[in-house]
Amino acid sequence: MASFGATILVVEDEPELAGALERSLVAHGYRVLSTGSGEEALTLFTRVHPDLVLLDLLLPDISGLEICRRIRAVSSTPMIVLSVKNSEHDKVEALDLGADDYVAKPFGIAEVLARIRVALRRMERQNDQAAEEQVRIGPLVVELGSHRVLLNGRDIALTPTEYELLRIFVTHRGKLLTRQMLLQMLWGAASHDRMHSLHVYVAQLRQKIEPRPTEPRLILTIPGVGYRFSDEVEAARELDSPEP
Amino acid sequence: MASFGATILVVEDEPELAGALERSLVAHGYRVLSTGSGEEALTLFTRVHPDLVLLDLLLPDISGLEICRRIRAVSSTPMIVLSVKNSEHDKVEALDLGADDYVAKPFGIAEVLARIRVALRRMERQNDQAAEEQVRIGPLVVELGSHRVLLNGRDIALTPTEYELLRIFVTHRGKLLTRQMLLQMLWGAASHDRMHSLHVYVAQLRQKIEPRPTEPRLILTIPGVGYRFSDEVEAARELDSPEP
DNA sequence: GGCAGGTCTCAGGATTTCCTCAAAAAAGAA
DNA sequence: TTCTTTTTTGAGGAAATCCTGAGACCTGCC
Repeated sequence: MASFGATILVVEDEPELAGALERSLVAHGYRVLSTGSGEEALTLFTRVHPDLVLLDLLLPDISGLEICRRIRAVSSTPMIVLSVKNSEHDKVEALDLGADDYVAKPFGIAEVLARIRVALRRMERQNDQAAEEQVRIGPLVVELGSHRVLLNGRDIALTPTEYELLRIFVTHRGKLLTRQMLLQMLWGAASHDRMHSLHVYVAQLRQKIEPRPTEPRLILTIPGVGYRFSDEVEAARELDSPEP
Repeated sequence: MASFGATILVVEDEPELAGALERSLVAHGYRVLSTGSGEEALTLFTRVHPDLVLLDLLLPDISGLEICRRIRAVSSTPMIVLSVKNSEHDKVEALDLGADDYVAKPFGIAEVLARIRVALRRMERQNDQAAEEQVRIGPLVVELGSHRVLLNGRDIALTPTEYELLRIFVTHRGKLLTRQMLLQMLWGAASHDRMHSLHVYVAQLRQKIEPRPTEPRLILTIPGVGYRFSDEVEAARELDSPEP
């Protein structure tokens, strides 16, 4: 999360430019993921949660604007658009769709780096308020950085999707998460087909982290709407004594 | 704080440009403070705490960069720099000093407006996180964000329709709601068939949130018309003592 | 009082939603 | 490839919710 060592997703189909960007970014201490495909960009985004996205508007498959919208629908990750489309209309459209910045090609790499610093600096300031590398809910500890989950000090093995679901829950604890939102955050598209999968994952997660899975204290069902992860330690207290 | 009606401080010494900016901003619903002097800009800033600053770098007295630094030292208010100095070095310098954006002159006013929207949108989102939506009527608390309803601190379990009905009531508390309106809001079409259902839901809600359901204090029947949800704390006071 | 219109209570069956268990399909690892 | 892990799908059942009916009640009017 820190500005230094931040992960940046580069979405650029021009190999030469992509390579140049990648080299500069790496040289400045960032970790870089790069792709020229819009579909892959969305997949990568939901998988790795980069700290910032550099986005070309002209891609072979999906429009960059569409990517913009899809990402902004589920996340507030900063996005900087790079484009040869330099009409004012294009800029306004991208910015209104959720882009944080718009840099016209050709650009100087130093300027792009500076704008990246601005975006990350702002993020960092914002995160300082709610910075959490580790979340505790009663005897349950989720270490966001290392992908580890502890229950009563013991490691809990979770599959990638289970972990991702738990991460979403604990980072939004106390708030209502509709099934639609969860589908969107887990798989990008809110396809109704996966609704059942979601139910199964919730059940599996309950099996692993709830003391009495049939009587959930942490992942609460809100009938007809979705789920809410309890944010009250009180509700989790009884986790210590599994069975009366 | 709201995006609409936000206060913007314009620091620009070229009278013609300043005037044009001011007119556009006012036309788009912003409140505008304008000055061509750096010193006055700082004074105005500390006095009125604008929501955003538009800043020219070339001013007669202080350098715009100096203003940037001085403002950033005490505040995280978004700043957008406008400048004819378009070398990459100038941009990087201003951005690293705390500016949120850098627009080269000459610029299109639509682009500047879009970038203002981006900055204000971001601010607003940040503020949203802090402000939890929550309605209190005496001992009854409805947390819109988490879909929770508390009575005297205890959770009340409501079915989806009951909750939706309560939500409608509390967001229109004090106002008369005709049965037609309620039918419309609950089920879209104001079909008369469901009138009885509505009555039943009102009754169920009373059972759950009224201390003496037969003597309603919160959901008041307006005979022949509909219902009104009390907005007087007084009316809800007695909730503390369920039975005399 | 008796009646009419509207409102309220209670309860049960129909329906929808959600959960469980388990197996098939897909994706990764060796 | 083969084996293992993970994901997705399926069927059945449990639970919660929704809706409706029958009648009580209440209020104002004749």
